[in-house]
Amino acid sequence: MSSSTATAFCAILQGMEQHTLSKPSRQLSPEKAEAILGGAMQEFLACGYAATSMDRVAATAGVSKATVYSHFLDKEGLFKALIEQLVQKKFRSIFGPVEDQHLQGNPRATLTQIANNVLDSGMGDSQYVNFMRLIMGESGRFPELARTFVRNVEASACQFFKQYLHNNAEVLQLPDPEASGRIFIGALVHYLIVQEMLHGKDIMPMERDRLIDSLIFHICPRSCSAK
Amino acid sequence: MSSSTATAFCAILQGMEQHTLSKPSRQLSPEKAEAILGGAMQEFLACGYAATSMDRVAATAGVSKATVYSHFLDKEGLFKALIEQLVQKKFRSIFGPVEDQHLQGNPRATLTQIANNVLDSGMGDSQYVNFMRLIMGESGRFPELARTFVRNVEASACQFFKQYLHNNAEVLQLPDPEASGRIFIGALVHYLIVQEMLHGKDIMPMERDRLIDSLIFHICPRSCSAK
DNA sequence: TAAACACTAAACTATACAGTCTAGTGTTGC
DNA sequence: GCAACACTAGACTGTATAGTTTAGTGTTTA
Repeated sequence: MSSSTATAFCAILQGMEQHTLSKPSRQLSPEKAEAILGGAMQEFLACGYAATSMDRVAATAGVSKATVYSHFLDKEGLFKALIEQLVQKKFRSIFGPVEDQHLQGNPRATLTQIANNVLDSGMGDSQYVNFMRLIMGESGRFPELARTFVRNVEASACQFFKQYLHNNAEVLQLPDPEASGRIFIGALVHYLIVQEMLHGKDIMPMERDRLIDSLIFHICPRSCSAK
Repeated sequence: MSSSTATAFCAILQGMEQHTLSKPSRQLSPEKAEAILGGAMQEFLACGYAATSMDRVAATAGVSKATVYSHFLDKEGLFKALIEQLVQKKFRSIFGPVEDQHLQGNPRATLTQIANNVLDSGMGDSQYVNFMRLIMGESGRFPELARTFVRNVEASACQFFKQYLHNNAEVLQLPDPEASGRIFIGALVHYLIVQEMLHGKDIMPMERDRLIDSLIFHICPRSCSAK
C-alpha cells in the first residue's frame, strides 16, 4: 500500500464503535461471529434493513438465533457491525492494490488505469452494487454509517486523487486539483450508479472506454503526451 | 418548455402502467386518490418501502384503510403509482423552467447557470434527497421503477446537455458531446449524493462554486470568452 | 323511494417478526 | 467429578402487519 493511502487508513478507526455485547463474555468463538456476519451480509444485502429477519439471518449463518443474540446486541447492532466490516473490506479492496510505482508513467496512461481500476471495483460486482444500495437507502435512518462510508471510501478516493494531481501539477496545470479529483471520481461513480445500480445500461448505453477517453481529454491538457 | 425537451416528455409515458384497480369502478374521487398518494409520499419517503405500514398511510392521508384498498390494488401498486407520480413531478420541475432563450449567451455563463440549476433542484431539498434514497435503495427490488427514473430524469438531463454541447460544437470543440454531458451531469449528481444524501458536507467540504468553476474550466477550452 | 356505491370505523384473520426463555448437549478448565 | 459456559432447538410473548369483512352513513342516480 502506498504511503499516501497509509494516512487514510487511520481514518478507518474514526467513527467506529463496538456493536457486539459490552461485556466481553469470555469465549465467544470468532468463527461463529464471522458466520453470523456472513449470514447478515447475504440477507441485508438482498432484502434491505427492514425486510431482513433475524430468524433468516441465523438460518443462513447456520447458527441458532440465541447465538446471534449472544454475539450482537440486537438487529441494529448487527447491522452496524456488518456495514463497518464491509466498509473496511471495500477500503482494502480499492486501496490495497494501489502501489506507488504504478503512478510514475505519463499522466494519460496512469489516469486511464486509475479510472479502469475504479470501474473494475464496481461494475459487474453485484455484491458491491447491493452494498451501495443499502448505504444509500439507509443513509436517512443511519446517518453515521453513511458518514463512515464517506470517510473511508469516498474521501480516501478523492484524497488519493487530489494528491496524484497535485504531484503532477507542473505537467497537468490544474488550478484546483481537489475539485478536479471530485469531478473525475464523481463522473465514474455516477456512471456506475446509472448503468449498474439503476439498470440504465440499455436506456443510456455508453462504452466505458468512451467515458474514460472523454474524462482524460478534459483532465489532461493537449500538451500531455499521447497514450 | 423548450422544443428540445418536448420529445423527452413523450418518454414519460413509456414504462408506465396503471397500478390502480383494474375495474375503473365508477366514481372514485380523485381528491381521495391524491390524499392517499400524499400520505404514501410522506410515509414511504420517511420510512422506506418495507417499514411503511398501510395503516399509517391511511391515517396520514386522513382516509380509511378500506378506501386505500379501493383505490389501489395493494401496497406494491400504491408504491409504484407514487414513484411514477414523483418521477413525473421531478421531470417537470427540472425541465419545465428551462427555456431556449436562456441558452443563447456565451457558453461559460450558460453552463454555469445550468450547473446551478441542477444543484438548486437537489441541494437542501430533503424531499428530493429522500426520493433518491428510495429509488436507489429499492432499485434491486423494483428495477422497473429505477428504469423509469433513468428514462425520465437521468437520460433527459444527459440528452438535453448533449444537445446543448452539440449546438455549440464549433466554439466548444468537444470530440464527444454525449460523453462530456455525462461527465458534467455525473460530477454534479455525485456532489449532491455525497454532500447531502450521505451527509458528507463536514467530512469533505467543498463550496459548490469551486466545483462548478472547475467543471467549466474542464469543459470550456481556454479560448472561450471569460464569464 | 330504492338501488348503487364511495366512504368510514372498527373488528377480524393470518402471518411474521424481535427478542427472551427453557431445557439440554458438548467442551473446557480446575 | 464438577462448575462454567458456548451453543442448540424450539417454544413463547408481545407486537405489528397486509389485507378483508362487517355494519352503517351519506350521496347520487333512476
